[in-house]
Amino acid sequence: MKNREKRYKQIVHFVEEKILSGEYRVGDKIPSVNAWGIRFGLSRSSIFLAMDELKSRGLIEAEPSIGYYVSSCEVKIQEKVLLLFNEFTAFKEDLYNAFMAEIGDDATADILFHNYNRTIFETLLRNANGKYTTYVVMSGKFEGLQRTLANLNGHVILLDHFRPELKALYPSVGQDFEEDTYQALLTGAEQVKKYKTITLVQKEGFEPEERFSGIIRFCKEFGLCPQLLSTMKGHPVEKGHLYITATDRELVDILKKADAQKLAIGHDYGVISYNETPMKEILCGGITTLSTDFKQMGRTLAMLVKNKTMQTISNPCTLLQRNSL
Amino acid sequence: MKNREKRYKQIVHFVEEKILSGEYRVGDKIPSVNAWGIRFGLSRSSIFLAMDELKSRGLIEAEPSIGYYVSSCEVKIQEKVLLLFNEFTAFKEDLYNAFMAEIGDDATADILFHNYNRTIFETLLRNANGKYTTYVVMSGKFEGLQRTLANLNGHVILLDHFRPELKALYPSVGQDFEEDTYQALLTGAEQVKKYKTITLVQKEGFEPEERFSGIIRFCKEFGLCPQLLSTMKGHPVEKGHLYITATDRELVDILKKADAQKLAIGHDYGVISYNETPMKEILCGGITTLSTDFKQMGRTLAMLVKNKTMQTISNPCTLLQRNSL
DNA sequence: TCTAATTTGTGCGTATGTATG
DNA sequence: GCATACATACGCACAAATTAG
Repeated sequence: MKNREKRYKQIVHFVEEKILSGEYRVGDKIPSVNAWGIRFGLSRSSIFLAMDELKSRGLIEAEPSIGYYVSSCEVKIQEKVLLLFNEFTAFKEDLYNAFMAEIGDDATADILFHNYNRTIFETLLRNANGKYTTYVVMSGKFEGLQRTLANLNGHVILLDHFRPELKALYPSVGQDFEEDTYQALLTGAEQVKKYKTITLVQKEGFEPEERFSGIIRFCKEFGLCPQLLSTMKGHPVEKGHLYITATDRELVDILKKADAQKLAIGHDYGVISYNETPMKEILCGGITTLSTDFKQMGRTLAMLVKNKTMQTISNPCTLLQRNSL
Repeated sequence: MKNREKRYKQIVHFVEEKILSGEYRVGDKIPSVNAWGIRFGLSRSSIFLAMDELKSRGLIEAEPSIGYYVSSCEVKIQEKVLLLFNEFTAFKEDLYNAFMAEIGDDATADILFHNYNRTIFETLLRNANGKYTTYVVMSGKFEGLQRTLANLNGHVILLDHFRPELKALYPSVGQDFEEDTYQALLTGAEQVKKYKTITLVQKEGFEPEERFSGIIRFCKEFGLCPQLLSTMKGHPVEKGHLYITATDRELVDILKKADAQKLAIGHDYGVISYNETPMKEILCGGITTLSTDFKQMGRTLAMLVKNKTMQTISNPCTLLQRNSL
């Protein structure tokens, strides 16, 4: 009883066999839920379990009021993964490539982007629901996220979760914003000590506050002064400040202001920017960046998808020291 | 097979269109239920769903045993627009905001991104089909695009179409790549004449070849030499060349190489970069950029959605002259 | 003029997958 | 695991009006 196969699995295998043998071909209609029920002596909901599994693996598609159709012959596909990311950057591509290389050939993955727009986020998940076995969600700080995720029919894995209350509910791999920021400052401590104040510039409610905790921790140890700004608008660049910026827009704002004020980067003021991009390598002789290792994140993610273990994993982060520090 | 518009809704929209276009006028008899059934290949009862909806909206009246008559022209269609863009950039946001401001209460709009991935493009359109009245598609150079677009159930408008064969089929607003490039060079001719060769760096098949035609035209008039490179990989930066780059990656590559070769930007070599971003304002003392006016594009697009006229509109383009030219 | 077949809209029953509890 | 409501789609029987012969 315990270890016996679930009864609905019979139907899954039955359909798999029919597809493999060529009896069911792409476009064919398969028996209706009621028909299966009579044939196998199972309740409607049990049949739905089987249909849902076949659907999520992409083998069949449902047409309401009509029936189910065979949509693929790829019986070997056991995992269909949806990657729902916030935005596309060169380094997200690294994550994607590392993930695909690691995940193996009995799995496929699609990737979509919500660009921090809640409506898009909801729309994409609603349309995708039921079509994948696993949903990997990089969400940002959306309110009431828990409800949306609970509606998903399949495994859910979080990337860069910002909400501690979700940690216990889903496996995840992400940045430990406090620890990463603290460790980065420690790595560059020799240079960081040149400055009197560390100013974090990031929009309230959009970026993780934990970063500031890391800065406070470092400042206490090294006798510096921590400061939090939601924007540089209306603020001049201060001599002796080390600015840590979350967005490229604020970074550019600082650099322009400093130039106008004739302040020398790396001496009069310093800059650390989150997230590496090619341009930062040469901007102002090099901007020091603080980035998580997206390739590693991709590999870890693939592991989580395959193992389905309930883990919260922190991704490693590195400081690229350049002229601006 | 899946995700097409609900079948009876097709008939509702069909009748709406006929009334709007003036083909059906008040008092006219419309085709019978049987006639619709034959035409659209669905059952009589499904047609009644459509007729019931039209009746409840007061557009038609039934006369038993006789038929249906048009009873009103007050068609109130709530426009729902899907914007399917290639990628999210700060300047696409300008387009979106300008569009939303101009379209006002006449429509609601969703925005999605395919990031130049054909599979994502197809998936998103397939899922969205039937849910919108208008589809605005910024596609890039996808092969066989015509087939995909033909499947869409609703109005289609193209943004930045690269395929001349589609011009006649759909209204569009986009860049005239040849003319824009030529005019930009003309605007900066005083500076451009400093160089002997104009080198366009852009990936074959991904970016519009028309840009090179514009460069050739300019070079002929001013006695310069045009050159086309698909990448800077393996090529040093040449003295006396003006480089025009499509992607920021190539731009960074040029700047790094030139720095290593100790060439002075704006003197030994020049750079014009497509698409303005905040960072280019300060990179190397300012990179000259060539950008289309995305806000204007948004306004024009809103006009096209409202008017549904069959037009091909060229969007204005401007050259921002900076240190790199 | 009559009759029977056809066409019309109407109404009800059934089947489908979906969603929610 | 079960129950229920829902939207969509198909089929059949019916009465009234029209049409063919």
